[in-house]
Amino acid sequence: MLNVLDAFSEAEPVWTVDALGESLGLTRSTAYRYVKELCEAGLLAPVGGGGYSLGPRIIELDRQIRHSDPLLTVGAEVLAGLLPRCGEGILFICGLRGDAVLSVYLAANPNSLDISYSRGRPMPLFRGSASVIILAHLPEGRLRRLFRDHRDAIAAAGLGEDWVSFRSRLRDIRARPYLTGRAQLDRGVFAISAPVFDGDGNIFASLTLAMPERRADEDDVATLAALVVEGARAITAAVGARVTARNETRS
Amino acid sequence: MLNVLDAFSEAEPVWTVDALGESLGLTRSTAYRYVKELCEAGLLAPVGGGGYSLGPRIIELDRQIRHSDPLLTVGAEVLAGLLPRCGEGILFICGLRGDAVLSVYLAANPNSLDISYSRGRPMPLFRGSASVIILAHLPEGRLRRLFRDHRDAIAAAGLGEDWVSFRSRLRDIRARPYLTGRAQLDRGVFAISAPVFDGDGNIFASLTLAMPERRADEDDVATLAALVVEGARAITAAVGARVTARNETRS
DNA sequence: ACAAAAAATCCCATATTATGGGATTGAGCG
DNA sequence: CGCTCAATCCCATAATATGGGATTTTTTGT
Repeated sequence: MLNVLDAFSEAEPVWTVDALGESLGLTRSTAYRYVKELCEAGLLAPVGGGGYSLGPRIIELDRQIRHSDPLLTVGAEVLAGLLPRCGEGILFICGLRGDAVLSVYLAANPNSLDISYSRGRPMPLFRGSASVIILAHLPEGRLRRLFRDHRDAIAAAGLGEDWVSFRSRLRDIRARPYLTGRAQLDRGVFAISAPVFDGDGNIFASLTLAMPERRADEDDVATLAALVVEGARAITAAVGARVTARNETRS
Repeated sequence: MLNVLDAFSEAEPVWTVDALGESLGLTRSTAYRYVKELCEAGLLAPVGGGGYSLGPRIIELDRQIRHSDPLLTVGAEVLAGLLPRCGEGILFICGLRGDAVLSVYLAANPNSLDISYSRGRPMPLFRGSASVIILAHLPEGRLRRLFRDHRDAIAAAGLGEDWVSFRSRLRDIRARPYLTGRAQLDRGVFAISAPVFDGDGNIFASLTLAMPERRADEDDVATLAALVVEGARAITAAVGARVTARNETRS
């Protein structure tokens, strides 16, 4: 039933019940029943003329996530302070949520690049510095599972053909304080990413500076990278402090 | 199964499966199954230590809504132009989604009020000028249903004890270009709302200026209201133009 | 205000599938 | 390496989702 939600894309944000049923191979009755249930949960909503679109509950739930996500509160402050020192480009934080990486907050200088980086953009797990820097810091057990389930995607991304080379590749990345990527996700874009950890030292996000490719040649990458690393450390520290404070309040 | 999502609140954003099962009266097996399914859909995600929170799919879906919602693209421009002329306070757009009204976009002067108005805040349908101005412009059939299903809430909000008085109350509101409300949702807040229509002349949103209550006495409300009405009309016009353009492209 | 079209709900016998209690496997931690 | 907590597996039974079509409600056009 939940895969009904998959039908709603940016290209096709509105569906009629009949079209949905046809597209998903459901009978009329079932399609109506699913849509009704999803509407009752607020995940879908009628928009007039028999059309349905994604519903208000999603917006509300996202708000809840935003309000209880330490990455946002902390990240907004850090990024605001960092952005002016970074020059042209955008700063964004990607979070690890389950086995998905997506951007959760960004700060942009006006006219920078395009809007595709906005909150909620899903990142492929194995491509782009923002994801890979997170990958490199995951615990071994988790990496094993990921390699087993996604070996094709990993090979295609050039991260290794077998478990041993995959692991050593990631170890090399982990040894460095930041990772760069050139046009891995968007052409013409150069990116620098650094890892963000939670209070227990587990990886759970990354901070990335994305900028026009030419800046990689014109400016000093090491200097910019130092800013990104500094920002990531600031977020790590602030999140750690926040979680510690909360735990102490509870006990 | 979907009511599992209801358990996740700002106060309790992380649950263990066992706690969820207990809270919702599910057996161990069922709780684990539900959580697993919701995780597969991305609506929940594990956060370590047996905890689960709302998942990445919600963030992604909200992005999809934002990117395909004409209210946002158009509203952002209009509000940016309007805000400087409004003085202290915040401007926000509330959308009608199914039978729910919630804020979908806002623009705030720094230090204004609090953050509770941010995107996704649900508004009670029968209280607050932002909701009521929408209510007043709904077609009669829809109002009938609402009155039947929510007569208590309507009476409690002072909108009428019976169908006739409810209808005439709304007709009076509809006859005016804007509606004001004092401390209806938040104490100390005075609000001015105007209706926003889609290309076919149906109500589907409202524009509201919320400000400290004292401004209602110190400043000229009519002047401020004119600004809000002007903004709402601008959004209506821009949305209409946009939808028209899309339809012509299709045909 | 009325008729025609579209949208959504209702109905119910049948088969599919969810349920739950407990045992088992698998991770993470010291 | 052993311990604890988390999560999956298993399967007989009961519960409930399914689908095809008629019916009702709502919307649209005149």
